[in-house]
Amino acid sequence: MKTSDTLMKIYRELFKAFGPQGWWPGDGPFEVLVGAVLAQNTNWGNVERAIQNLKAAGKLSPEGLHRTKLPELAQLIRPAGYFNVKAKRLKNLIDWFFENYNGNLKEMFSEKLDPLREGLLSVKGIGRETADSILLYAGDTPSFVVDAYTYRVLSRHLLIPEDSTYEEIKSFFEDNLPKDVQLYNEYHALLVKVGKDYCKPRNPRCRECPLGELLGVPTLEG
DNA sequence: TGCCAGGCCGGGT
DNA sequence: ACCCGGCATGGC
Repeated sequence: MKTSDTLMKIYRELFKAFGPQGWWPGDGPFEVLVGAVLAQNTNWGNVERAIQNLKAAGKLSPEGLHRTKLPELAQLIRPAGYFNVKAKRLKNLIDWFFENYNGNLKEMFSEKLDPLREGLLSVKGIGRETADSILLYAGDTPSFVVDAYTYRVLSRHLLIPEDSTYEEIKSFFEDNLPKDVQLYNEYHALLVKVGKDYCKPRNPRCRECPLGELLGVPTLEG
C-alpha cells in the first residue's frame, strides 16, 4: 500500500475511534502562542493554571506581556514548571514579535510559512515543535507538528526508522498528506491520544494499541 | 512513591 | 554530529 494511503487510513481509523480531540479551541491565537511555550515538556493541566494566572492579572495580551518584568512574569507562570527559563523564552518571543511585526498577529501570520518558521526558530527558546505548534494551532498554517508521541507511535509500529530526525518525520507527513490545516491539527492530536493511552513509554509491546488491532499495522516487539 | 508531562539550550566529547 | 545535565511544578 502507498504511504499516503496508509497515513490516511490510520487517520480515518483514529478519528472514527476517538473523534475530534478539540485541541486549542476558541482561546484565540495569542493565548495559543503563549501556551505553546508554557507547554514545553509539561503537563497541560499545569499550563492551564499558568494561563489562568496571566489572565487574572490582566497580562494575557501582547502589550500586557511586553510590559511585564521578567521576575513578575516568572511568578505568574510558576505552575507551568521551568518558570524561570520559560519566562525568559516568552519574553524573547514577545520581543521578537514586536520588533518584527509590531505585536500584530495578523501581520505576523501573513508572512510566508518558511520565512516565518525560520524567524520563530531564531528566537532563543523556540524550537521546532514550539514553532510548528504556533504555526498550526495559532496561525492555521499547514505545518505538521512532531513530538515525542509522534516519534514513539510511528517508530513502534515500524512506520519510520528509529533514528529519524524531527524534520524527516515532519516531511513523512507533509509529503504524503494533503496540505490541510484541519487534517494536520486533528492528526497530531490523535497521535498524542494514542501515545498517552496506549503506546506508553516502557511498554514496547504496545498491547491493545488501536493501530495494531484496528489497522493490522505491525508492532515492534521487545 | 517515583515517574511522567504537548522541549530546548549549552557544554562536553 | 551526537549525548547529557539542567530546568520545576503538579497528577497519578
